[in-house]
Amino acid sequence: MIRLGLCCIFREVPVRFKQTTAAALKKIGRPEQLRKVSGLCLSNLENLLEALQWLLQHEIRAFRVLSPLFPRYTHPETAYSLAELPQSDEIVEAARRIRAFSRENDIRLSLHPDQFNVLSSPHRQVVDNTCRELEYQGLLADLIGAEVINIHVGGVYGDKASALSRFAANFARLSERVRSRLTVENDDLSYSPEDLLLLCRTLQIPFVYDVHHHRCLPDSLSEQEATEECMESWRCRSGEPYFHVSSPRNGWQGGDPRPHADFIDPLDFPEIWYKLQVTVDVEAKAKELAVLKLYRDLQDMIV
DNA sequence: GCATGTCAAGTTGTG
DNA sequence: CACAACTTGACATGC
Repeated sequence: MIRLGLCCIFREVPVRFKQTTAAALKKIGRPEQLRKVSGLCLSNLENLLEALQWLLQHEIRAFRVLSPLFPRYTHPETAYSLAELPQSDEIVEAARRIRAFSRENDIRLSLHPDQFNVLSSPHRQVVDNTCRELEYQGLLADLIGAEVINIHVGGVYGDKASALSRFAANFARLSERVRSRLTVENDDLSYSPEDLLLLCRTLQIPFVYDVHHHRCLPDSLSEQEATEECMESWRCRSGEPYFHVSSPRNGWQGGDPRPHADFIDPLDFPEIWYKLQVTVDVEAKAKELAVLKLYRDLQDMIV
């Protein structure tokens, strides 16, 4: 049966993740900085466990963890290591509980680093920052037991083939714990599914198929073909394939289709996915309400 | 309290 | 040239 996934946050369930800014941290001394982020890290992990408990009760078995779970971890002026934090033991223990809980209850965890992670960039500084951020995500993935770190290829810079070559070359710089989790997703502006197939085969990494992006940026592949390519690409990993779905905020005739709607129109959910054993992340503004509604809307079709 | 401006970071396309 | 879009509001400040 289809496994639907929630992305990052809740709309109504009172689980909240906390943040801070580099500007705020720089105003206080180092010991106070470390105390502050320590508390935020621990609070975020405790909230993550509560999130997973709520998901289990509602039979939602996939969750995308938001990137800044450890706030400002890789900022050049505020960076820290877990060992420096006053509550590092409790933090590691809280992460262990999350890892155990998600494994025992078969809840898949994934990470989706932000848009400024660009392995295809011709700018050395951008790639360096990307590697640094991805290594942080690898550490986080190890700690909480996340299977997947999913990113986009990034920019084209006027020459897609060269950009893809740079992506592949920079991929080799990453640690095993990042490479073994990395996946690439088609985007809505530059890289369609067919642009990614050779890259995925060469690097032996899975393709995450976002059908909404494919509808915004179509190519020669049908949705059926892109679905099959996604399924095939995941054979190099043990986990089930990942798909993304969303609906356009203003409809398909209402101008720019890219902004996401509060809920998923069930007609936007591909029929060909109904009987697949895969994970579909629900990218919708109404968050858990949208996942629950989509399950209800599809229940007669996906059993 | 509550309103509002700001928050590290990349790339692309639109108005 | 400013801004929105992209997985996303939440924090920090000033009244």
